[in-house]
Amino acid sequence: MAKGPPKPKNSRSSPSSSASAHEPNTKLVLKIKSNENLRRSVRQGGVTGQRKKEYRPKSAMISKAKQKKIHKKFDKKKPKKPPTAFFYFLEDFRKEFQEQNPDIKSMRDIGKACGEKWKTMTYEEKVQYYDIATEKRAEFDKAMAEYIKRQESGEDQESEEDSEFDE
DNA sequence: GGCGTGATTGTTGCC
DNA sequence: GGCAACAATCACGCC
Repeated sequence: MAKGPPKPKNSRSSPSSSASAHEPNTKLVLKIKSNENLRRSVRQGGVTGQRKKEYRPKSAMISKAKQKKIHKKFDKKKPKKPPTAFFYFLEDFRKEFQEQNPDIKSMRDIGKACGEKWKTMTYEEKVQYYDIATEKRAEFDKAMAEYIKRQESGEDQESEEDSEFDE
């Protein structure tokens, strides 16, 4: 049983929920919810100019680079989403993969290989990455809470305008 | 020179 | 429950 398929959704309460154990989830949820409002404004066309309710192929999606830029412009001080466990694994995997396959440098290929490898890994192997991701998420929650606080108190408004002028 | 693309999974919130 | 967005990475292509 211990080696059952990893449940992403459950990974929140996963292996070492060192973070969420400190505070009730509801609090965190509420905090992130507020953040989601900011994101939604972007989603609904605030930046992209179109709602993405329709399913579209990845190729048709707005480029991540563009999204990054847009996001940067909107709130430089906003904490970034922490990488997921898979992304931490991807870092390790990429190093190994490039050592073994120096010819393959494309992240497309690495990503594919990493995805396949990830699927073959046991839960125990993934635990360490889930652990890191959980910790980072706890940090992210804290940072986000502070960020929202500042937003509500209006401290960031000036700096945000500043950042826009900065661009 | 600089910017966009692609490929992957996990997480999370809204509808 | 489903969908959409976003997180990192970086060689390569295009303008």
